[in-house]
Amino acid sequence: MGATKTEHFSDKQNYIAALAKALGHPARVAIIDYLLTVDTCICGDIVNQLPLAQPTVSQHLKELKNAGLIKGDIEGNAICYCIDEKALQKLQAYFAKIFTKLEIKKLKCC
Amino acid sequence: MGATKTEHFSDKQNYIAALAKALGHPARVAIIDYLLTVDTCICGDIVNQLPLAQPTVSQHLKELKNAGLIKGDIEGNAICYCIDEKALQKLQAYFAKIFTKLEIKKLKCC
DNA sequence: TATCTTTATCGTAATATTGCAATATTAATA
DNA sequence: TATTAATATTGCAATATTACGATAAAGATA
Repeated sequence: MGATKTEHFSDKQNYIAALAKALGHPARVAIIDYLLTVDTCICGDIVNQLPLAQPTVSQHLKELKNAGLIKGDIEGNAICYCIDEKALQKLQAYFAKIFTKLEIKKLKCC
Repeated sequence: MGATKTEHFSDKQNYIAALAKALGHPARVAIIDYLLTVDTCICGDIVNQLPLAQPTVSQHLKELKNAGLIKGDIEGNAICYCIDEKALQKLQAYFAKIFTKLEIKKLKCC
């Protein structure tokens, strides 16, 4: 016990859950927010933008990267982190679809 | 250490993270999916729809409710669970906004 | 080459999550 | 009122997450 029973759910459900989980921490939301405010991807000062120690930030970046929400390329001695649109597109599509379903449902109940 | 440092992040960042976290488990995504497929809110067979024991499902429902993603009203001897549109609306708005920003950004870099 | 800067990894403590058996609660029904 | 049915709560074990100090790695620069 203790471990999530991923094998009992659909790939889509596991995928959406993995993306949502990656965003399920304020530091990681803050990182995404920050990446959206900087104009280019050549950044390298993410650590200074967050109220957390450098190893902790590095770990959060790793999780966002594993989930596919950001991309990171080595750029000399800094790292260029970028938002990966594809994953965010999937999330947006998921919520948009939910919304369409809710609109239809609204006519029937509640 | 160990506990999330919520106090260092903005209310909005904490709110989005809390919603995302609630969706960060395949069982909870499955519950939302199921609530969208049934026509009315008078359900009461959520447990049978999931490959998990009843107490576990009850716990997942509680988390979705705490996050504000679903509503639950006592309906005789069953419970009527419903999607709470407001929270999902916030999530959709969040991702839509991100997408707008990404479109603007695309013109500048990467 | 020595040093600085930046990011990653390791190790570990504190805390949170997941899952379920056992049990409690609550309302419908016989 | 006893029984049944549905959901919640408790308690606990297994696992995961969060955070950070110490340290490593790797390129830039003096």
